[in-house]
Amino acid sequence: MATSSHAPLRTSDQAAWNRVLSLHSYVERELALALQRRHGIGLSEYRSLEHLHHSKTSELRMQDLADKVGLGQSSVTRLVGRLETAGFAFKDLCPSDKRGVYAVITDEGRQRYQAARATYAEVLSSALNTFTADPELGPTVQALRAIQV
Amino acid sequence: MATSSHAPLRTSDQAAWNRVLSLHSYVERELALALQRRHGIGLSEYRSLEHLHHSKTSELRMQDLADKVGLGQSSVTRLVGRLETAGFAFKDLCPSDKRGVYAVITDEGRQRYQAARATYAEVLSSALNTFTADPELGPTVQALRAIQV
DNA sequence: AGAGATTGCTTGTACGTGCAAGCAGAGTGG
DNA sequence: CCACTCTGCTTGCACGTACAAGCAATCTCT
Repeated sequence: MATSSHAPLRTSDQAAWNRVLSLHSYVERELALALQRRHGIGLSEYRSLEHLHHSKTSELRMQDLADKVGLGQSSVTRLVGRLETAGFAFKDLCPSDKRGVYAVITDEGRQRYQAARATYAEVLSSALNTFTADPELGPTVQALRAIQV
Repeated sequence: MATSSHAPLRTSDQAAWNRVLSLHSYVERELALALQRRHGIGLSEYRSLEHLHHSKTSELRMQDLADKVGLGQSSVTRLVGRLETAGFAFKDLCPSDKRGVYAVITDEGRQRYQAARATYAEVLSSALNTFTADPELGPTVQALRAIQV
């Protein structure tokens, strides 16, 4: 619950965003905890592996990966470094542009991703279901789920 | 954009959550940047001041504040510490339970909050409007805004 | 062909956060 | 009334991230 007494005078955008924040902090924490405890990887690691796994060529340029996981360049440098020491990915130089670096997923990385995948889906759904009884967040989750693109 | 080629086989919950993640990372970054550059405060500081300002008694227990801003206890200890050195709040012992600590907003804290308030609302709305043309995120923003509680 | 600007990534550094341990005050049962 | 447990907050420590500077490769323009 974010609103207090004293008439906060929020625009509807602020009310909407507060709902997003409440959902986000809870769900992300649940996902991170479950992934770490059941598979030994962090949320960013999981999402990187996901994108790499689904990439046609099993590889992604560092900046592309950064965009996909929503991090900055330097964070991804270190993230892929962690994946590398864990054996889940390695770096490969781009032959046509020697500045460019590809992050490439390994078989071990795929295996770990596939092992974690069910956990992610399951924890996500159950975390979202947590709010179904909430008068404010329940309808929000419902609305998010209903969107078809 | 989170989906790649290769048929990721996502549940609708995952698709919904990916939309939330995209929105969240962009909007929060915009808010944090604007608040820091135009008012010299971080997002957590702003939200703390918001809750303290709207509290009837101008004060909040540490744990209550933690719940409201979505942080852990220790983070709030340090957050209020920062507010204290900035002159925006101070700590006060609870007379009835000497373990308890209140964070109390100062006049200077109120002023800074009120100065930042317009920025927050404005940047939030414009950040959300950024997505109106997006085929996936546009409808999501619309849905979030439409919820009435 | 060469100077200057630009791109793609990495490194130095600082900061905010979480977890777990620590600690004082408050509550509880014999 | 004294141990025991519990509660509320703080401290020690480690980690992930961001920003800015650095650096090498590429591109551009004359």
